[in-house]
Amino acid sequence: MRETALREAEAACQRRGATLTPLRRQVLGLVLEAEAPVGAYALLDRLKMSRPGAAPPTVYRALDFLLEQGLIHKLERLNAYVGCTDAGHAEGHGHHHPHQFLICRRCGTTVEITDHGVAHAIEAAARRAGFAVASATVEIEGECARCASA
Amino acid sequence: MRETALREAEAACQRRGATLTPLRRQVLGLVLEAEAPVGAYALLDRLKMSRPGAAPPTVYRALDFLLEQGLIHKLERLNAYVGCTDAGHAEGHGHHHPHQFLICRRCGTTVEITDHGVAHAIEAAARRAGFAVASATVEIEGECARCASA
DNA sequence: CTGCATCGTGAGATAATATATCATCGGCCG
DNA sequence: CGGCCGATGATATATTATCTCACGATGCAG
Ligand SMILES: [Zn+2]
Ligand SMILES: [Zn+2]
Ligand SMILES: [Zn+2]
Ligand SMILES: [Zn+2]
Repeated sequence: MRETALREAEAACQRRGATLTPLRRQVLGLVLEAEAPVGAYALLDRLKMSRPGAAPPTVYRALDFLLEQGLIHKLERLNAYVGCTDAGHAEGHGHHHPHQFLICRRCGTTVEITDHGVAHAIEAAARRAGFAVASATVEIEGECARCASA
Repeated sequence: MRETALREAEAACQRRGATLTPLRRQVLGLVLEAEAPVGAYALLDRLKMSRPGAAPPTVYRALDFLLEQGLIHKLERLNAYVGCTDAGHAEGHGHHHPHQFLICRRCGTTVEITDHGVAHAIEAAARRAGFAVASATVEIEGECARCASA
């Protein structure tokens, strides 16, 4: 339920000393109710319905906050944002859980997964290069099960 | 050597029935001679020095071609382009070799690696979700060896 | 030769995404 | 009160990318 997710997000922010203001909460709600990754300007358009004065910085500031809190993720290949499937995992500050995206070429469906095999392989590869991983963007493009069987 | 790389690129294109025209070759040269990932408009500025009429589509069309040919890659997090470290790998198959990027937060250095452990882990994770991988974007952000020891 | 398709490019406009800057407001604390 | 700080409002601008129409060259078919 979206309401539940919003309440959990609020609680998580409080635990970290951050504030999920009404504006931020509304933007998070808009991201969550979209059934696909959603662009900043699409969010802005919807936001304007209830906040006529909203401008790009309005939505980008909210998105920045939500990203920092690990409540949403950005899909770099799409320049779009999605709600984190398990925001509960992202407890600490700067402690974003490892995640990967599966993006279907045909239907556009985007799924977040948390595969530790991938995370470990990345960690190992980086270590071999003397590189300390802070975060990793993994966006896998291909064909989803439904589209493949069609 | 850059000249060598350009000649190899030309040969590779010919083998695939593609044409590395003077314009495309020049853009590839500009990407290769940059010591860091370079944005499309930075390329455009340099291109204008020898081609005053160059416009955004000029450079984007060249970049699209070079991406298709696997001669360059795009860094999605930076909206920037780099020459492929081993364009030779993309030879026989007509598809792009798996690759990952290590991006240092401190100094901005970007290194392309080809780690099969990561590629296999991604393949396995996708398979578990019934997803057929076509390509994967992997951009790892953190601290490089030099910066860590400083 | 002529017509026609294809490819690469030129040129101008526009779209889509993101940031910079300054002002304002309200809570909080000393 | 008076100063600080986080959040928002408001305007302008920067950055990245695509659309559209046109033109010349090339190769091939009729
Ligand atoms: Zn997540
Ligand atoms: Zn699909
Ligand atoms: Zn490469
Ligand atoms: Zn570094």
